[in-house]
Amino acid sequence: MARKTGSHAEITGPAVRAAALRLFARSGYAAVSMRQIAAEVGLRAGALYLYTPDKQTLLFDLMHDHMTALLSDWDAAPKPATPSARLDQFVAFHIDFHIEQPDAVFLAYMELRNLAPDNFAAIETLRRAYENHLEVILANGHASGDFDVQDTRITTMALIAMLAGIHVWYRDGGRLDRDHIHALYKDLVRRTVSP
Amino acid sequence: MARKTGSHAEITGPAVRAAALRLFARSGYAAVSMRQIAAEVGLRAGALYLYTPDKQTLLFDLMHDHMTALLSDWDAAPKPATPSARLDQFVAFHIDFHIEQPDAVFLAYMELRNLAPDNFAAIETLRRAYENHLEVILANGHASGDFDVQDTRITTMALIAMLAGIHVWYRDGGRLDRDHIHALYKDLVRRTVSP
DNA sequence: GTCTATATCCGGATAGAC
DNA sequence: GTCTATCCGGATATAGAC
Repeated sequence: MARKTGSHAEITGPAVRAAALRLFARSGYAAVSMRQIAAEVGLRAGALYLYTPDKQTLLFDLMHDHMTALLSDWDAAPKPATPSARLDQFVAFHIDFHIEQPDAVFLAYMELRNLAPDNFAAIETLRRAYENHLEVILANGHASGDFDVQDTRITTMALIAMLAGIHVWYRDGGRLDRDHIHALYKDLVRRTVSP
Repeated sequence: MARKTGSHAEITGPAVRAAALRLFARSGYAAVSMRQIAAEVGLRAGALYLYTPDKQTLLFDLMHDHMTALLSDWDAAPKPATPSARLDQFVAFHIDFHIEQPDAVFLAYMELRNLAPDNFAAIETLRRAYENHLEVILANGHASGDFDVQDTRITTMALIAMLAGIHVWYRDGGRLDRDHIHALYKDLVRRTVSP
């Protein structure tokens, strides 16, 4: 694997993406300029175009990589046998992702409308696949009698929204530690589907 | 009350605000230009400044009017005696506002970060007052033994987020009518606090 | 790989004619 | 009350020097 002497691409590329992620999450895609991103990394705007063809692609790549990481991490997770254990696991998994990657999670909610149509469709497909994992858990649990779910789709959307809302109040080093948050939300979620 | 002959201010002013609301909700404040808003109303950009001192104030006024309407409508609502009836009422009230004013509700979630600091503080105060109405219902219900709430603040945020999530999937003329949506969400909410 | 410089365009907001 | 014209700054993206 040849590497050019003096090249910083392997450092600068990720730094550009990290800066863009942080700034997009903080201020919104449309409100952030390429100049701001460059300044955050210690570059001039023009240099960014070595690492992304344009601003839109930068946004798309950030969202796409987040969603594929989310899905592949979920796929790689162990699969508990019972619906209740699966549901608990989903809650913990989702919360952990929020806590560990708050900016990426936030982008995935907030910046869908700033994606070009094709990019939007691609991200929507991934988002829908993620929601579907929860929907399957609920449907299976309902079928087995472990859960009581009136409307699987609505309950899925309601629970996803409830969990996503963590980003509104969560702060590192806040009142509740991670285990406490897990426990509270597992309880809330279990109650909404308990028979 | 003198009125200038030929004046259209009483029509144009609200039309400007309605157009801004729709466009801000659809594309985001930062992505919408004053020229777009003007075009939507059939004006040139300069004419907008007869109706707002600047773009930021236009956003703030839309959000402020929404929040004060939300709070005063809630204050004007009847006050059922039991905690359970109060909670049901809150759910129905919140859902109805989402269904009737989806754009304003959406702005209130999405555009907080595009408010200037002073404007942000003002809207946050109103938003917090609204959340507090739910928190009081939960706390009272818990104290009376009608509800079982582990963490009042977290449950408040979780339920607000769950209800707010309706905007993600709700479409006029969709699969579920309003009464059905009320019933499903009342059920989900009641379960999360049932003793 | 990054910079300077620049092309090109679009943004918010104002001035003054009608 | 609205338009035309414009100021001025800042946006994305590219070209070519180093």
